[in-house]
Amino acid sequence: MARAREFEPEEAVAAAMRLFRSKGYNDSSIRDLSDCTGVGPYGLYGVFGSKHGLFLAALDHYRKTVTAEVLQALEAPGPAREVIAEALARVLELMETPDGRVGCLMCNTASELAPQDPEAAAKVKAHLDLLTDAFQKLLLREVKDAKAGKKAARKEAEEAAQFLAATVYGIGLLVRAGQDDAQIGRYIKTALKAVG
Amino acid sequence: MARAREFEPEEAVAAAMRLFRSKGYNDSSIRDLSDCTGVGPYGLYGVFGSKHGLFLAALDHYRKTVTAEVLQALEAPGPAREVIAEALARVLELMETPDGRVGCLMCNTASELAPQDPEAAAKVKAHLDLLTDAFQKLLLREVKDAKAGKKAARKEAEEAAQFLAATVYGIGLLVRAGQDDAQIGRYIKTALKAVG
DNA sequence: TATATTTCATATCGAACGTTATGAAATGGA
DNA sequence: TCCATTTCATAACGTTCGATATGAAATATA
Repeated sequence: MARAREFEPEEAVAAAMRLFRSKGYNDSSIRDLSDCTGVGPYGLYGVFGSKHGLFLAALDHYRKTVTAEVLQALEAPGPAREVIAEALARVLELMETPDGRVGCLMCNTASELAPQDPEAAAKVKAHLDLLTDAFQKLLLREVKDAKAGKKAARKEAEEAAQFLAATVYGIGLLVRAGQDDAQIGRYIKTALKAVG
Repeated sequence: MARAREFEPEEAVAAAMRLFRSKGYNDSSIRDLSDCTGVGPYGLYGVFGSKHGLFLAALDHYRKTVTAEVLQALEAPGPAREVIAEALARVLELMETPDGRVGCLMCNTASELAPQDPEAAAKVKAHLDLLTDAFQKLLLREVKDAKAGKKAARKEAEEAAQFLAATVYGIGLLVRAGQDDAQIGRYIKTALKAVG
């Protein structure tokens, strides 16, 4: 019927995500985004509606790629504490790649936009819950068959899970602040002591 | 000799700090800053040179006011763990004020500007070191007279101090992400377990 | 092959940006 | 009481912003 689109929306989102992750929302202009995606304004606005729409899509893409790797690590078999330690190590590993050195997009977004952008804040909250649930599910594997004190154990697992999810954001923040990997490694080591 | 200045630079910085803390650097315009300080562009540029200069002054002001309160709490007498617990509670308390609900300016700055603004990054780093040193000094009070294993204890105190400084930033991030105080309180409680 | 429709690259829009210029108001020394 | 000087409120500067309009290029159908 008519001319076909010459770009893949998924690829454009991936490129936009890299820019947003590096420079944040406010400092990434449509022209920058157009350059880094190779897609003109017409294409971006046609598919995503607005700069904000593209940003929300980038948040989703982050969850579906970067975060997915962490969630996968949290589903590994073995003792919960070991799995957690390896998952946090994986988080740091992901931050050691060239793309990762700019920190965590969700953490950055929480800081830059959460108070003023309800949609972005909701996605950050959902992301944090996703991490928390994964940690909690893992921790509960080891108290599942306990009869007595089950309720207390569940509550303790929930608290630990929330702490660990926050720790993931903490890693992102330290990376963005430019702390060296060895120091962040010690941060992780110390944080792990809190969950026994 | 000539007309006198009609505003107090310190007060202007304080007002600017509140705006930067709430909206970040990029989203705070000179006109916004002019409005909230009550000082026209001429006054702001005359004293601070640029928007960036005003921002750096705001970072200093944050350290001299908000952070100073935390550092003071860390100099209280008593068992290190108790002093730390009270200091972190003080951090949360500071975040429960109307001005505080927008998080920690240093944490926000680390996230928004650190990778692209060396001067801001340096101030964030110095601030983090300030917190770390205060925690470490406090922890070392209790190993000062130990002869054997002193070196190991010192290293452990350093690691714990770095973790605790990062925890302060973590609190700021959670506040900005809109987590409720009870949950942040549990985060602090769990973090404290890591330092024994 | 011709046409209707959609995408493309790019020009353009009004608004807001950081910064500077301008003329009136104010003030200490002659 | 002038005058030189500095600050004031505000207008204006050039640039860039997010978003839209425009005409040429491309393609499925007729």
